Amino acid sequence: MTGGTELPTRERPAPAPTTETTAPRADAPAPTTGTAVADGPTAAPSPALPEPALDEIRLEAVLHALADPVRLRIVGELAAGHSEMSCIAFGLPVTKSTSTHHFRVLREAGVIRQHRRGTSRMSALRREDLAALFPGLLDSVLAAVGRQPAGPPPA
Amino acid sequence: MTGGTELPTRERPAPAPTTETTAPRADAPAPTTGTAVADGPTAAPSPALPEPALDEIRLEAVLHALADPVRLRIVGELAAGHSEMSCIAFGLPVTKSTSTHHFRVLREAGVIRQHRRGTSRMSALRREDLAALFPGLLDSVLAAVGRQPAGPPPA
DNA sequence: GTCGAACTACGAAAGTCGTCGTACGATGGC
DNA sequence: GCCATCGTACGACGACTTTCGTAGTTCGAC
Repeated sequence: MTGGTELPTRERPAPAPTTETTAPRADAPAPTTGTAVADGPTAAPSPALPEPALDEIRLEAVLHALADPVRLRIVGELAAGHSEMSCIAFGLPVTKSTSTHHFRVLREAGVIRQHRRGTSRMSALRREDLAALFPGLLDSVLAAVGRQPAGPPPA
Repeated sequence: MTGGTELPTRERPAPAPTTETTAPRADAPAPTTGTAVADGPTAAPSPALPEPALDEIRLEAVLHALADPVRLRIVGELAAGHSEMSCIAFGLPVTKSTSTHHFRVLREAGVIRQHRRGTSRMSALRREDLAALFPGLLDSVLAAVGRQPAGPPPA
């Protein structure tokens, strides 16, 4: 079963590279240009957190980001009429550390954008961007989330 | 950041339980009823491989199954006008062992169905089932696969 | 009967992922 | 200035995923 064109091997949906305003994690992708960070002439960190540009968003990374119940919940609530929400507003059943991890996965995949507001981090869906890149994908996922029962299938 | 309703924890998109006709893998989910296995009165294994029933297919498992470049390639080729294909026909750039692993992930998530034909394993998309469960999802993914460049984003 | 081919179970190795606790920084209120 | 709150970096842990090689099963051709 060998031959054919090479596929990307093993680099399981690498999150899109983002532009960093702080020291990146060791495993964070290298920063790139074209980020949507809005900066003044000051050197102070921007309130917007680094996010991938439109052409850096990959289907595998988006699907991987959505293939988790916690992240599906976050995306569902962001879609339910809220233009933006702070992390604490979600009432997630995991610790703050884990929540921060999930928000970062969503942001680095290009599913959400975040900016600071005081001590809070406001998150919003990149609805138009995802609709432009993968028409109908987010709507299908949100429709499915709205009616799928929570939790694993019955024993 | 605690509170709110419990989400399924950690059970990372558990593949839907399937009905087995052979000894399951140690980590395979327990067999369930309602499988689409077509059997005669004989005890011989059925040519159809076990697959989850419609109500056992979970969004997270489907998204997880699709969040991999090898499996996206398989699904893309199955969608490209082929009603069914044998495993060897895909020319995947991984070994037979790994290919078998990927086909099993797709089948257990409910994305494809498989049956034996001689020494071959014929695979087909569960197009109507997925359209019924998650309208527009598969079409969006296939449309995106058709135009997304292969491989990781440029350095 | 043997043989070749397709396919898989099993186990191992390496890497990834989700979880958490701890310690810290940034912000706003006082 | 201190304090409370929000959020995060870091590291650790356990489980999961992807990869492959090996040995085996099943099927069809001869």
